[in-house]
Amino acid sequence: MPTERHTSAAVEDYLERILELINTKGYARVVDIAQSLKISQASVTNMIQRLDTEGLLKYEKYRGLALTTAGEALALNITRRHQLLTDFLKLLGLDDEVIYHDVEGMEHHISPPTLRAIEALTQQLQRQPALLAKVRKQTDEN
Amino acid sequence: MPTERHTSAAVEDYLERILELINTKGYARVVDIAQSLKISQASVTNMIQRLDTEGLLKYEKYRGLALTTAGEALALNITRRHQLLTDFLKLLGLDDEVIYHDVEGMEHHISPPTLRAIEALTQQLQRQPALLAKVRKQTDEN
DNA sequence: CAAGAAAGTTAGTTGAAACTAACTTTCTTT
DNA sequence: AAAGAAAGTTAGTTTCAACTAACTTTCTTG
Repeated sequence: MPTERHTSAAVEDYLERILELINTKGYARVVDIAQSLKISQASVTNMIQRLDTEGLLKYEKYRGLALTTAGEALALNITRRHQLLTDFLKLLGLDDEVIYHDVEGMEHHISPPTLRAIEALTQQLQRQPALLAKVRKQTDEN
Repeated sequence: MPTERHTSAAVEDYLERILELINTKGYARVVDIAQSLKISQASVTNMIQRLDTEGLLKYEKYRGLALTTAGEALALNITRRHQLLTDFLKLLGLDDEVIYHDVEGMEHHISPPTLRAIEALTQQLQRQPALLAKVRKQTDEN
């Protein structure tokens, strides 16, 4: 069996951000990750070295990093989950700042079954604009 | 203005469990809280002393504790949020263990606006059994 | 190409919240 | 009421993931 993963919320945040940086800038340097996560460079260096030993990325000191296959697969899952939750909350008419904040916090605690259910729900809701209008109205009233 | 609260996830878990114990057994002793949260008695003693200094409960060494008005208000909010999330996931047809686990993790990260939206959505969904059936079916297929 | 700036690293510290071990207080049972 | 059990407390340790300060490497630019 493949090696057991015990990824913490912090590890997930790093992987998610690294993938995002790679997708947008083509690379992810320590300084970029630090700015993006709003933590110090030293903390990033530490975590990256740990992710390297855990086989989630390959790091060459002072030079750069690349996600391994395992790391990329994990990062893609995390990103997909983040996007799905964002889409769902967006559908409910919430503000972008609220969505960002809440997704950032809760994403690490959503299991695959729950994610599947929210995915299905989101799809169905997209075909029910009248229902969504009611939900949004009722939300704003309180 | 009332004193600012900076309640961590841990604090919220304690308050939630304490209120639950008080509601079910009539009191909450250190040993009960420890068993219920699956942590050591020593950890509970520490946290309770902290919650006392923070004014969320009144503690008499070796004797017992009671929530203050502030503590109870907070605990009630936390409990309500927990219940709402549980109801919502229940509606989607998820298993009780999954629900318990996910709610336990995500409850601390849901802001009031998001909670209101989920509340409204839950209410509307309860009137849409056909839609819910579709969601459940689609969830199980994947 | 040398010097200063930017980026990266190391070492040691901090804070939250758990832990164990040893001790004290309270409760229970005879 | 005394002894043993149960409950509670204290002190000190551990882990995670941040931090700062000091240092090294790499990049940039005059």
